[in-house]
Amino acid sequence: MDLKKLNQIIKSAENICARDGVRFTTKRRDIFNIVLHERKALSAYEIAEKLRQTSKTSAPAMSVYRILEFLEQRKLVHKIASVNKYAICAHITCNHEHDMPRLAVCSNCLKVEELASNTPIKQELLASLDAIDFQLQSQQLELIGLCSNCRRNPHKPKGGC
Amino acid sequence: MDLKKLNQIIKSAENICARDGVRFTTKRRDIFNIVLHERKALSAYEIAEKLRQTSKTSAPAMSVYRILEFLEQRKLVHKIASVNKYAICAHITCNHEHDMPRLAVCSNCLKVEELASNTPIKQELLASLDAIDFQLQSQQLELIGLCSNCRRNPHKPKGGC
DNA sequence: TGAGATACGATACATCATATCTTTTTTGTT
DNA sequence: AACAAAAAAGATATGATGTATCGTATCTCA
Repeated sequence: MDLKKLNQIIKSAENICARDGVRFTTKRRDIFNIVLHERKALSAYEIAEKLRQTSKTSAPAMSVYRILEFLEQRKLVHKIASVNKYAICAHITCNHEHDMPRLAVCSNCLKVEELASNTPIKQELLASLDAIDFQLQSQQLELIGLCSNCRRNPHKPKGGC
Repeated sequence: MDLKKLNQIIKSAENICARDGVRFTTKRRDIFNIVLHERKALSAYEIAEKLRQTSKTSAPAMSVYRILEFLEQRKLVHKIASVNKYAICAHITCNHEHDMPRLAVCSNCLKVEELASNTPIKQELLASLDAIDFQLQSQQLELIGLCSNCRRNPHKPKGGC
């Protein structure tokens, strides 16, 4: 990703926090940056480890979880519940409305790709859910599978792409 | 669920195992029955506990996980990855083909309802995934939210419905 | 400037999952 | 029936993930 785009994203994150009247602290920014620069999903503990390695500060698991929850609430990162890991939201700088994001997650290398497809699946699901009086909380569809890379080189270790 | 239906399900499970040339052992049957009679999703450890309580036999966590994996491979139970729990598959006795099952999972009481809706979401998702050369493994959509009961009585403890 | 709110740290513990090796049970063959 | 191979289950240990609780630091704003 080019630098201009990255700066836009950071700026958007700042604006979103300002809008909500919450602080985009150094630690939150550090963790946001770690997730932003990874193409694959990271666990909270992996993020804690990266933080220690890359920023001379550190944070206990508890804090990392708190900060990830903070970022998730503002839709700055996705929590990918199926694999208990976190990835950047690809649409931070978008202004238009989205249907449910669809996250294709490679079960081998954990690379996350957010599908562009935007046909209104949500409408149809909500109709079915209404019929049983169920209130949807999850805001995304998680699609687990194998990316093209891992399919061709099936013996690479986990997290390897 | 009426007794006749339950017997049909057990019979189907037996047939599926026979078809695959694998054994539907007592322990597998016991665990299958536990999942079958629960309306909510159970963790492996909860299943181990129920087994000890209800059947005078018992199984260590390792065995429970193995058996759940066995049942999942034959689509007798769903593994609900988002919450690390297991629930019965509502379509064991069906003969017709299904699109991707949609599981509405209550984040409060963990009740699982499998939506009847069968419009071909899968086709559309597969098309998008093909475009990025991604091979889907997950065979279900997990929809997390609040069931009608928990929405009306929001203070019930977890697992309470 | 100092009280309340927000953010973060420390500790302990609960929960979820698997690696590895051993023992038991079943199955098929002689 | 006896036995070897395969399948299933047990035992033990440990790793990975997630949260409860309480204490401390930092920011904000009247």
